[in-house]
Amino acid sequence: MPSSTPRETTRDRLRRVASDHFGWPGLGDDQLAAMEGLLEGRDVLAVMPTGSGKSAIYQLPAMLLDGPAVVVSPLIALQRDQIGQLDDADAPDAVAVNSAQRSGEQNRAWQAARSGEAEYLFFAPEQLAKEETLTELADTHPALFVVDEAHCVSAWGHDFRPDYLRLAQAAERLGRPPVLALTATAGGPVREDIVEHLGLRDPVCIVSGFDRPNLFLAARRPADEEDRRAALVDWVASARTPGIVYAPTRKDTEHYADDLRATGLRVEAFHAGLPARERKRTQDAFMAGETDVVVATSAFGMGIDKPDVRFVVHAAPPESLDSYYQQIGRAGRDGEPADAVLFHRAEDLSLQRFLTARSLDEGKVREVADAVEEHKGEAGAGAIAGEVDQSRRSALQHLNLLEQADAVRYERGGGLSLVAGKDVEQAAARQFERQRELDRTRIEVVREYAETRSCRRQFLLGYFGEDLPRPCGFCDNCEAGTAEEHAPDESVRSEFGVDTRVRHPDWGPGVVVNQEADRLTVLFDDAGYRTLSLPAVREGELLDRE
DNA sequence: CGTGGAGCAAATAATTGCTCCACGGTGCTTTATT
Repeated sequence: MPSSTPRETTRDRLRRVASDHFGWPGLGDDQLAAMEGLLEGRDVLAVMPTGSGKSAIYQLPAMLLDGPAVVVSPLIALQRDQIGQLDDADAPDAVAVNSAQRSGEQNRAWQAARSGEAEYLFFAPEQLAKEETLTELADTHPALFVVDEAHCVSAWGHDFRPDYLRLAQAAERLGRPPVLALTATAGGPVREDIVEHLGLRDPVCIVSGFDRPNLFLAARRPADEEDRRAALVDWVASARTPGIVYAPTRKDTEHYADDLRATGLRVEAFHAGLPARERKRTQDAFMAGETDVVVATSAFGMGIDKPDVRFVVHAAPPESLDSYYQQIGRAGRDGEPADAVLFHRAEDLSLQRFLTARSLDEGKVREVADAVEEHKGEAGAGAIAGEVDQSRRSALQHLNLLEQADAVRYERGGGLSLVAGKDVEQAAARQFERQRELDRTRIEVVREYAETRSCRRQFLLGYFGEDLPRPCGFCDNCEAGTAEEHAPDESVRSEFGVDTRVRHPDWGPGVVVNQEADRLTVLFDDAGYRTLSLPAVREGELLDRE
């Protein structure tokens, strides 16, 4: 070893800062690789499990670089948590700017940002849609642009929180520092969404393994609603706690909470319709071990990093395996065995179909396109949204759609303009249809997972592009012996293994995400997820390997 | 698309059964009133 090297290497320096300022004994290779990428000015996409030190990836480089890190975080509560952690360390100051603050507090935050005293600046994406915020922020010359929980770009950007699709433009306005995207869960299309919509340029991609071998995966199919209620309550009543039950609707959370309370457990319901104070109390009590079971809608979970959660039970499936994996990932973080049980009935999927079935109003698309045209590259998204006779959300959705369809372009100067010679309604409709197809087929994959008789872990990991060569031995199907029976034989594995690129005559190019003895599931670039019968594929020579 | 809760009728006092229809998830921000 050249111990006489006069200069400290980048890795040494990062390790020293980690230990001196944060008290971390060491850094993992994934963390170091990501940090080095940023320090070299590269964009980075890091998909790593919660608890593996994702935040460190920006916290350390921000100290070494000249200028603050702008951190985009989806929830104000999450921003508070992060700032609290930084306050506890011997790290530079962290501040947030959001609507929950009094004006005095907000002024102080800006003051700290301007003076360079604060090194970490937290914002929700909606804040970064405001012209004043961007102008002010640009003056601080940010050294990093960080998007935490970056799967939100894909999960929420297309409809619920359209500002998530406009972050690339915000980064441009801030001088386009290196962009870091962080998430624990991102399958193929989610990763593509992140790269595309954050405008990542040839990013360093760090994807650590998805497998959580201590989670026992299982599914149950009750005969009817009554049976479901009884079976779920029985299951939870005899399980080790603490645990989380996910229910599809707010009302369901209250019902299950009542039923479970009757068994003597300490149970709370949680959903977005409850007063903020009550939600906070429920969450704090769960974290403190004073509550055995939280019955919640999908509102519960982000920022819940409790090591000893012993089960996550779904009363009904969510809309995608992405969400499912995200939610069950909250169990067993201490590495001890934990259960992930999915109760499902065929009827459940209609609710998810309803919730994802949006329709496109071409008149509104036209209106947004006209507004863009009228300003000839002078107006930004905010101005356009303020001008049309639509809600802000609706206007941004249509604008995003037009941009994705290459019918509207963002100019360097900050304005939007129409691309000549495009049929805007048609372009938007095509883009919209493609997204809806993906949503629809995603739901079908949830059904496949629920109903599969092969190894659930192979199914789940394949969905995220990871090949598990053998049945896992730690799911209900492996225990029942059906996984072995349904496992694909060696010839299928070698011909159409997980992650193999293929082409279908109707659906075009795609990639294999699951294989069983008699069927394949393929994610097609344009047609979403499709399951094909293997004999049919063989007979009709339907798939060509690419 | 499916479910559950409301509303009502029938049967007869406190329930049961039927039809109908509303409802169904996720958060930020901003602004006008208490």
